[in-house]
Amino acid sequence: MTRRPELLPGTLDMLILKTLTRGALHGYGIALSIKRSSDDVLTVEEGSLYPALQRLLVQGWVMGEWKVTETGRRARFYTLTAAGRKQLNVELSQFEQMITAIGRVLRDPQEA
Amino acid sequence: MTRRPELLPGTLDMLILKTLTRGALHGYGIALSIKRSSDDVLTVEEGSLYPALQRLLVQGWVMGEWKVTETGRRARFYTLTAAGRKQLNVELSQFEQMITAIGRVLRDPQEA
DNA sequence: TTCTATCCATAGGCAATCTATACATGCAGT
DNA sequence: ACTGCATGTATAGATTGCCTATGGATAGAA
Repeated sequence: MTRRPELLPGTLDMLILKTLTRGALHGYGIALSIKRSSDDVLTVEEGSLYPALQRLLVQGWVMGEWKVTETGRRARFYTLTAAGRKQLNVELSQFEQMITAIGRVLRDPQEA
Repeated sequence: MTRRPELLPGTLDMLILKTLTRGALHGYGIALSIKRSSDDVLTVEEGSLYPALQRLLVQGWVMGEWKVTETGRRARFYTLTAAGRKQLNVELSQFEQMITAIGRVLRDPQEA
């Protein structure tokens, strides 16, 4: 464990989908949003973000369309689809269940 | 994401170290303990567990010695070392921080 | 005009986990 | 005696998922 992951493995898709529930965003905006709302704890590297967005597009969980930002630059804006919203709920409940289970292990006092 | 991981990636070492704070255990016992104390939510596969134990041995976070179980079988018993205890604390606090950060992202209402 | 922030994207690598398999023994039931 | 199950260790190979390192392009500020 020499490595220092910037986020918990397996949570990236969930974080992206959740971020998009607040409206369409381009990739860079998604990264900024996650960074800010986590108080700079979670950093999504570009080399993680764009491949993830490709996966989400292929799976039909997000839609993408080229537009122009407020600052006049071309950017691809991603929108959550209905399927994406469903998927988010699935991932949220699985995550919740995992965290609860881990919490039990970490706090479990007895045994033998 | 067709796959169904049995645990949250990146948390296995922490779970093993934590389990060993309650005393020495052999591999199979560790797996059972985690499964039970998580109410069967977390399952540690053998192909994940033994490589993980090897890592922990190499890093000096656990010690291993061959003994005989109560049922008369040979088994390798693992014990937490002082360094392992320290490492556990590091991982616990990092995990806590991650979870807190993710929680903020998942609950964050505002933005633009 | 040079720098910084904004924006997209891919290649290559690596760590961690899973699947599948192999082997061995104690004990209970038939 | 045989079968099956729980107990117990271990490795090979594949896959997933994220990171590092790049590369390129433009708007706006200094």
